[in-house]
Amino acid sequence: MKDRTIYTLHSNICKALANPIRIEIIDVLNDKELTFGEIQEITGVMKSNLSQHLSLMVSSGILMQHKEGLNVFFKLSGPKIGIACRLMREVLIENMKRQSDLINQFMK
Amino acid sequence: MKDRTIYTLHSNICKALANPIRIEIIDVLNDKELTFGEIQEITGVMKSNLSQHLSLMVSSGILMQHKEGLNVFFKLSGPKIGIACRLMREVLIENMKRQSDLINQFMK
DNA sequence: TTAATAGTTTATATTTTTGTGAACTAATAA
DNA sequence: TTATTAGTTCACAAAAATATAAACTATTAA
Repeated sequence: MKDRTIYTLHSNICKALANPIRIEIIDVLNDKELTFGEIQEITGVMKSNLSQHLSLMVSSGILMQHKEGLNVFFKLSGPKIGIACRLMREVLIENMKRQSDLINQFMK
Repeated sequence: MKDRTIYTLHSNICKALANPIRIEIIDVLNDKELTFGEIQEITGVMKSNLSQHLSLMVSSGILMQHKEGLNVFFKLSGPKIGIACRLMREVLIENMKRQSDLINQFMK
């Protein structure tokens, strides 16, 4: 029987991106490290909820965190996440373009 | 107020990858077009369930489909999905490596 | 026209994800 | 030592995702 463990592990990485708040977090952490409080201010998400999202992202390995005094800093664990994320955004843009082309066909 | 529509749309693309069966589908469609029946045989997923997964992937724009006689063919709607997907896999491998390095530290 | 094949749709049950508020913990400051 | 700040954890409700089975549709073949 075929082992599909890799697909589950792989999909767990994808799940870590599969939420609007988490996409925004990836976006804002793209080029810089930010504290919990800064991320909260930018996203406007309630702290308990934000903490859950961040902890999911850390445990799935796409973010790293470290504490300095009272502040917890978060950053992307590597550059590939940002790149993959930007590719997905391009896929989205391509899809929207296809859609609009299709609509224009009908309107013509 | 900030418009976060793009994050929702972007996360919808990511959601289309956020499932082990769908990752396997992306994987097998990487370099070729396949019929529903072929995908079913490879994945071993029940037809009604497979149809739901494929239809989600088509409506999110990551797959395209066309019918020929009794068969429905599926393919990736572009190369970027495959590339993004491979990047995610690399992220996974990096994460696993980090984990194992950490464990080795403790064992030493 | 009837049957067979290939796939879709629908209803439903189960599981997973998400958001909220309250209680909690850790580090610093008074 | 007590209060404050910064964040986490927990319990729970609501929403979304998933799997299954049965009924359905479309195309081709007999």
